[in-house]
Amino acid sequence: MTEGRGATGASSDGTAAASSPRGGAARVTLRDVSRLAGVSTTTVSHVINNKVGARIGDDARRRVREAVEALGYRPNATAANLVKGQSSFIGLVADSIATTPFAGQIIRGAQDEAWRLGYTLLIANTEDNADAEAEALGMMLAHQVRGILFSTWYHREVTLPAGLSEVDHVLVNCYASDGVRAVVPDEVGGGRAATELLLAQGHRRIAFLNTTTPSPARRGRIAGHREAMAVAGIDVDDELVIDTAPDQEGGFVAGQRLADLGVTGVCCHNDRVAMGVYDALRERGLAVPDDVSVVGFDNQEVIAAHLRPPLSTVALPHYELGVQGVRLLMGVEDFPAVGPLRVACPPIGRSSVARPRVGTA
Amino acid sequence: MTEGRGATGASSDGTAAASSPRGGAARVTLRDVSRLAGVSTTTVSHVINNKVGARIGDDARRRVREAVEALGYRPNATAANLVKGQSSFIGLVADSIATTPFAGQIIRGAQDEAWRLGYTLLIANTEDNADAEAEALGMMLAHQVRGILFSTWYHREVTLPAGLSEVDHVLVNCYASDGVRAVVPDEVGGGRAATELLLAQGHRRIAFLNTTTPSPARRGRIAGHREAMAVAGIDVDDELVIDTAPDQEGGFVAGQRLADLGVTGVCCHNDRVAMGVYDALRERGLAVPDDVSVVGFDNQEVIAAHLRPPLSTVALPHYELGVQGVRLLMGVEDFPAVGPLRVACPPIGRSSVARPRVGTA
DNA sequence: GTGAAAGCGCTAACAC
DNA sequence: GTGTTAGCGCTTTCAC
Repeated sequence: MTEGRGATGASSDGTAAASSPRGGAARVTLRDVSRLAGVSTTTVSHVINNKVGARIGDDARRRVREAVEALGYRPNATAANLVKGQSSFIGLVADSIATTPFAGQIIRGAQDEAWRLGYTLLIANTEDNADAEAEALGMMLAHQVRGILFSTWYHREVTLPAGLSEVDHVLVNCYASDGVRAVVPDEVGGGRAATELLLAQGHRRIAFLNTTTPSPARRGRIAGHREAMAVAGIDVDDELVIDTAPDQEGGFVAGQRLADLGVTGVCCHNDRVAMGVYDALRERGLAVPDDVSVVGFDNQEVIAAHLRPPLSTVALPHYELGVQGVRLLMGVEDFPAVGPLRVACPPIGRSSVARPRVGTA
Repeated sequence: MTEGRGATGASSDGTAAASSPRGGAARVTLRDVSRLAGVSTTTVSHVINNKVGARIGDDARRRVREAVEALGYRPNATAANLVKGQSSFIGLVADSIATTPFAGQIIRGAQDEAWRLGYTLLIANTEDNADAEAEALGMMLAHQVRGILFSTWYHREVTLPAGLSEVDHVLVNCYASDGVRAVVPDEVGGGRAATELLLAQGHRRIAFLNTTTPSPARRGRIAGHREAMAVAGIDVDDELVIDTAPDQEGGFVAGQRLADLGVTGVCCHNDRVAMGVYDALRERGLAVPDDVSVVGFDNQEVIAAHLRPPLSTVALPHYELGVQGVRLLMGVEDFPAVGPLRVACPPIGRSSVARPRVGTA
């Protein structure tokens, strides 16, 4: 304890800051500050952390502040976390972060809210690979995260990686069979909203282009559609519920059949499908929205806002999902008694819906 | 040092794991492992970290492994980092993470490479707000990051936040006036590549739709265009270099003028402009690529790959930018003697370029 | 080959 | 109001 301080101890002569051109942060410690300020480390710790209930004299407080300034002191979170046995990290493991803007929005929402609550997000991108998941989890656990958000870029069921159970967690945009806490979009409500966009303008003969992929979206949106139609007192003509691939090509193919079906409006599984429908309709000489009104889903900005005409659609609440995820995790928000927390999918009106040419209302 | 261990020492009776239902990771420490294995903490540390040159007996090694397994021990990175004075974090501060897929790709590239090198990315989203930047920096510095990547979602000049200089850093997709290390896309090369896509098919009368926004992209791409034209022995007709807003609307407006200019091909500032050009051309009864060949820029997947016909374009190397950013930061890669590191923008051939109808070559 | 012991920089009792 | 002190869990000389 008396010798062997050569290595690092030597740095405490007051002006070690910025001396190491590359590598870590400043090497000024809280101890250096306490010395300069002529107070104990406890006092410094208290003023730095704005500890409430710590009675510190105005003078001491000022001297500490000045010393911090003079030395360019930066607290070492590592040391603080070690003592507290807890970090201020929240882990977010995502199956994708750039494939679509969706995952990005979840991350952004989670980040903003975490930040607001004083936490930092530790993000890991697994590309849905189990090894990466395990490694990411290990890393997060090693860093003493407060909890973990497990998210997917599209709404689906997942199997949880082992190890997730070692820590508090909530699923975002996905769910697991058993009672694992989760936040997901309200697909049924979304399907209802999409349909209502058309219903409100007086449409009654409405096609519904569903995806061929089994998923909560496939099941939920059509259910919402049927609900809305029922409320409007319209029988759903099953001929108008068409399964098609959830992309432009699928929309194009299904769109070609629309002209012969005598519909005045169509709900598409997503914006890309709507984009294909636009193309198909145009080829048949039909105008949107004058001949056929079109509603998308997802509110994928780059498509929806810039199609000609701009597409009315229903937004997936990714940002909100991220926000709620951390609120739930941190206990700021409460879970419903049963099932996942469902977040509303708000309708976004643009210009692809008009009153039907031949009034049918 | 002989007493006072009551507080926490009590937890080490062997089976403290998983006792705290929520909150941190397991409370099993390396010390618990050493006791179970009947070795010293030093030995445990060595085998856990696969310390090379540490001579550990096969038997001891095995016993440690078993103890780790039995106890479900997880190393505490916080403690390790404290001792080492360095974390295995690399900070990435981005001005956006979800506005476009661009930022996401940078993050993904950086993440993948960091992971490969044994580091974890600490990501902060500042939305270009100075306060958020300062806070993010402080947080990263507090966590003893090894270095910081400062990135922007579009290529531009930035002013560095104070504090960045306290730590090793490199700019990604942006640059600062002085000699700050940076990685950026090679805009000139990209402009050349876009033009060559057309030149290679025999086009000679080529329009260039430039953005109205001053930027490296605006300056670089046209320069590359001129270079390529010069190499092909073609004088650039300045009437064919048109400034227009860098979005669909801008492309639509400029696209309408194209028909009267007698061009057979057009280079667009980006894919959204190309999208607008498609619309304008179609309105004038012109087909892509039969009447006019179109080349975009950005390779914004959701647009480029799904326009009808799919758009030939030039990709912005965001993923690669992220990768190179961490390689440069970590010294795995060397910087050019002068200026930023420029990463190539590769051409992506799809179906919007064909030989001109009236051969002009 | 293995272990003892000294801290990394900080927080939190607790004493004064 | 302020200071002393005992560690947080780990790595790392250095001794044997």
